[in-house]
Amino acid sequence: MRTAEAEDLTARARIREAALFCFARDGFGASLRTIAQEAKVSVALITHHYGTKDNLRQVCDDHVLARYRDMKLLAVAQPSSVGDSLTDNADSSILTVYMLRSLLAAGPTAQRFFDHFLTQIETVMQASFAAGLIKESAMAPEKIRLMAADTMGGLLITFATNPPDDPRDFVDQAFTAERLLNQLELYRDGFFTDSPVFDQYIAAIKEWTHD
Amino acid sequence: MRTAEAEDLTARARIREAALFCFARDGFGASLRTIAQEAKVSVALITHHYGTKDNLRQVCDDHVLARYRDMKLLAVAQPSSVGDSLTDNADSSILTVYMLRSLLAAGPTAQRFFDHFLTQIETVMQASFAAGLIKESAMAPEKIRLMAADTMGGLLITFATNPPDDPRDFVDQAFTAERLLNQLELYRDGFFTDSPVFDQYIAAIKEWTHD
DNA sequence: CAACAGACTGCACGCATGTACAGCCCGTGT
DNA sequence: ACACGGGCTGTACATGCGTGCAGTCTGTTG
Repeated sequence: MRTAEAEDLTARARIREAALFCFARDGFGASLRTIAQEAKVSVALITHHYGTKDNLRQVCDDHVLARYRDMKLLAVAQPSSVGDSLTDNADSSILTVYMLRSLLAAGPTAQRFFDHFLTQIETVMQASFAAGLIKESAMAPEKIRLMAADTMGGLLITFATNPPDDPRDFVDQAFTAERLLNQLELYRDGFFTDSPVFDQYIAAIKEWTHD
Repeated sequence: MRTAEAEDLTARARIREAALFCFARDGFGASLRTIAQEAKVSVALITHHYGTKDNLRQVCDDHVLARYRDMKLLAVAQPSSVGDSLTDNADSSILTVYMLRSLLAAGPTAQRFFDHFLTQIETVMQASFAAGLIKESAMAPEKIRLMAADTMGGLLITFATNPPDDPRDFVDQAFTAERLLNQLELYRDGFFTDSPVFDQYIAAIKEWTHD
């Protein structure tokens, strides 16, 4: 077993890695034949190891989720390491793109990935709130959920609008300093004034509720 | 020609409407056979009228974009009509879901739809800024783009995370008053404080740029 | 009345896909 | 020495897809 692959990974892991890559690059419509070619194995070996394609995808899902647990997305607690955690290697880019692909697939799996991201965000925000970074008014559960959806969704739009040819390039292209700064400023300052027109607007919505 | 369909639309329009519905419900993987069944015509008639499936989709794209031009998404100028413009009929729900599906498809078409949405948002924000609703610091082009991506993306996440069985139900389920209020409050107040830790965070990002 | 145009259909072809199956190769244990 | 089990492959099959084609029906035109 260990003599066969002098170079790198076992074929089983190589298939998983190839599937991860192809799913991230082409979406989950990627064919088993494409994956097999990427992993340099036959199609039959994939089914031999993983049975069905759905099962292979689920294995990839679990693998990505497990890797995500170790990777810290936002290093709010240690500001100086923010750059490292985002662009350290191409692997994290594939993980991110795979997650975005899962959201684009739009189903129960999308919900699963978003819930995972949400709980991750929640703990980060708890820590940030304790550090005095977050306003108390923003800590309501619905607000946190909304803000997480907006942030993740903004990233999703960025991806869907301009998907990279190679999923390993995405984070370098998406997480520019300019983008981060604008995002932070926007979320610190807000963009609505508290003019009477705004209050009128809110009143109209509340009135609309009572119909 | 006009005697044949006593009931409703011409078959050509019925096909387009069925395609719109099926694409919105099932995504663009929806088969011509499904669309044909929905329109109560044969598959061959679809190709007879529209040639290829890609062409049918492009016709649907153009149709949706044209209808969007007439529909006002956000009635900031007239606060009292906000409820009407969002939930008036099931048609607008299909249009919205179709647009979200186009974004989920992740390609040039996604870019096209988002650009359309962006220009629409821009004019609304110009008007809102003139009315004193928007802070000047938020009117920078990159900020507007970012805010549009976040808002649209939040909606996209809401859809992808919990897609409705019938696309006509989406706006009723997604645009609740509670959600709108939270969104507005979040965008008015922001959620980051301006503590020194925050400034330190921003400084770290700027430093990261100069590597 | 005849001819024509166009809406409309049934059928079949080629293609790509996921999956099942029979069998090969080879390191390992008895 | 020999059987065995698992990694690994080639082939074949059923299915669903988009598309092309021959042909029918019907209202309109000369």
